[in-house]
Amino acid sequence: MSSIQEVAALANVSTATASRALSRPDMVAQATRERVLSAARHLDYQPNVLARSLRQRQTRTIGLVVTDILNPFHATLAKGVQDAADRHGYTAFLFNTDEDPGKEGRALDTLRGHLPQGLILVPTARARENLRLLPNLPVVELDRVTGNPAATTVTVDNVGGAEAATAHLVALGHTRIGMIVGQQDISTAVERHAGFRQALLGAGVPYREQLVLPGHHRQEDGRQAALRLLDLPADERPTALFVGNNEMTVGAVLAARERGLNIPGDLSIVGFDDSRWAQTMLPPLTVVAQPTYDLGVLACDLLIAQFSRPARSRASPARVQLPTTLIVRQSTAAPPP
Amino acid sequence: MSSIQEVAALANVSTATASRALSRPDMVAQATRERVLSAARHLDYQPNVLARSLRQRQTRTIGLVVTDILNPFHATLAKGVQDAADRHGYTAFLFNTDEDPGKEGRALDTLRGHLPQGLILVPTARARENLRLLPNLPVVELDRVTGNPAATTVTVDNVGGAEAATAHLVALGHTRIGMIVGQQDISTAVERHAGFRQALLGAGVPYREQLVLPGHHRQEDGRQAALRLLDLPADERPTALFVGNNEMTVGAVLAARERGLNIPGDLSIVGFDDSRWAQTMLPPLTVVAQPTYDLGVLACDLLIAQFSRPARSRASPARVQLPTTLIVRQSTAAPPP
DNA sequence: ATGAAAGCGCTAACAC
DNA sequence: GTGTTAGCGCTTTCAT
Repeated sequence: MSSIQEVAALANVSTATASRALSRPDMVAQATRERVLSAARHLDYQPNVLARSLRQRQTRTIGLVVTDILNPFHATLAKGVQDAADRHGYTAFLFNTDEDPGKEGRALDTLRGHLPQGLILVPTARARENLRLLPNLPVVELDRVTGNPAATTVTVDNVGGAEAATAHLVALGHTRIGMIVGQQDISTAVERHAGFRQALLGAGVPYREQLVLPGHHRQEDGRQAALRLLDLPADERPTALFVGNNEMTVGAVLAARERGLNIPGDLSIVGFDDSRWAQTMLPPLTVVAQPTYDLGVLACDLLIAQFSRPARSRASPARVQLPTTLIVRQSTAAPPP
Repeated sequence: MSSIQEVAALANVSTATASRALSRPDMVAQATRERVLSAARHLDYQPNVLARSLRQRQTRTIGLVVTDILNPFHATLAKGVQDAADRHGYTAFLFNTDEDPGKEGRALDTLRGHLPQGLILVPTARARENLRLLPNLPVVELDRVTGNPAATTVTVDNVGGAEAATAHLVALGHTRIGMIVGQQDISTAVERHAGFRQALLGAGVPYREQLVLPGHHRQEDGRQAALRLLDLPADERPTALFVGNNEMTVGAVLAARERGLNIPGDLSIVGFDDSRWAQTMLPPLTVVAQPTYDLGVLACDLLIAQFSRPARSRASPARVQLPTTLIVRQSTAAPPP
């Protein structure tokens, strides 16, 4: 890799002039500029970003930490962030925590040494402690929220989405509705649960504690929880299920199949988050869809906008909430007679 | 962020000694070492990797370029690579090309400035040109291959996998077997096609050109190609389909549903690459499974091993090929009478 | 065992 | 408009 020194030498100018010709073209005479540019092209020059970042004390780099890159929801978030970062001339470093706070801590520590200018984070339950590793780094919390009042957040309307899903089931005539809900130390799970409960109360349908089962967001958790609900005595068993995330919804469908139940004839199912699975499963699933890619883009745009703003306008961090959409497909119908 | 200068000052030593105490503990007296370590802990010191990399002229960083992070196959490869890199104390920079050679070129160019010590690449059709941007950088080609004789490659036995899938269909009694194949400028597609053809010839089943349709690896391509095959006159229409990748297989299943065909009663389908879709679709799909995560891990291990080897043992680059496994589920059966 | 000093490649004052 | 110089934070000779 040729350095700016070689470019300068070939163009017969000082390194300072070469540098200016490349990054501030208007500070240099046209003839000189052309000589430098041609020399650079000739040598296939590419600036060493390490040296540049070290000198400028800014890396044009951001950190991106998600909890499960194998989940298409997170992969889509990541793509949105990376595409947006790219458009702004930034590079995003992607880390994966597998929902493990320990791994999250280590990821943030590694990241720290790379001097990112900001961080986009889908937080684990202990993110707030972990974030103390990076004081006064601009942070955007994505999808979920830690409760830190200083953080910018980009989320969806989980309460509204859950309400819509529940109201849909109620409108179909269901009165024994179960929910499979994520860990209660994660904000999305709490909010979706709240929306569910609220919608039931609002509609005058009893909220039954024993029909709400927790899971850790994985397909197998969804399956286990659904099996427990489906194995209740016939007069207690829910006729409809609202499931708190995409993977657990797949598990719930598999559970229904295992028990030989027809969807939606014997059991209606609504999932949170649309996915290819939801569209291609049989029957196609009714879901609360999220603008996933846009969430990622927005998080990144907001973060980068924050850099360029006068330092002390941090008074009130942005709190963006995007709407969800109920997509009615074929996994929901009236309860069995 | 505190620098090594502050650590040195606090410990009452020179920066040189502080540096040694942190990275070469045995070069320093025990008492000094302890003072430095305690100072570092106190200040929450984290070395600036930019400065270190600049000085040492090695970044402990590798590039990772995949063609579609939204495809779980690629997400799994990426996770394998990142987990392995992490274990070796390396950081992997992930880029996404969307199967677009132009984007690939730009990704490699950006990467170049970050001085990665090596590169793991799922190449696009024009990768060989693009790679000229990075002369004498150790490269591992993953999943697919450019034909560059100097590159290390990590792939699966595509020919064998395709043969096994085809032989399975033949053994069930199919004689009109169609294939939906990827772009012919991508090595995996060529090899899977070759395996298909070879298996037919070996079994004495005629290979019919008109039953082999190309697609660009996306679900919708698979759907379109399948529709064309399924709309052939009844006596020409294939009774079984072998589909060249995971996404196109989903498309083929949807096409069959659209035409009201029963799988496997009216049409058998085998896909290449297992996936959650394949397992949860109805019926569960018979597939050629690949050791995807291991491919990623292996690529990374091989790349990093390459750094540590004496420079001129590059005589013969490694060529690793992992086996595939035919998983027979319920999308394949005897042809209709 | 430790310190002084040079230098990785780049950009930003500060001259002129 | 261009050159000279200093310095980002770190590691590594080379002395002592």
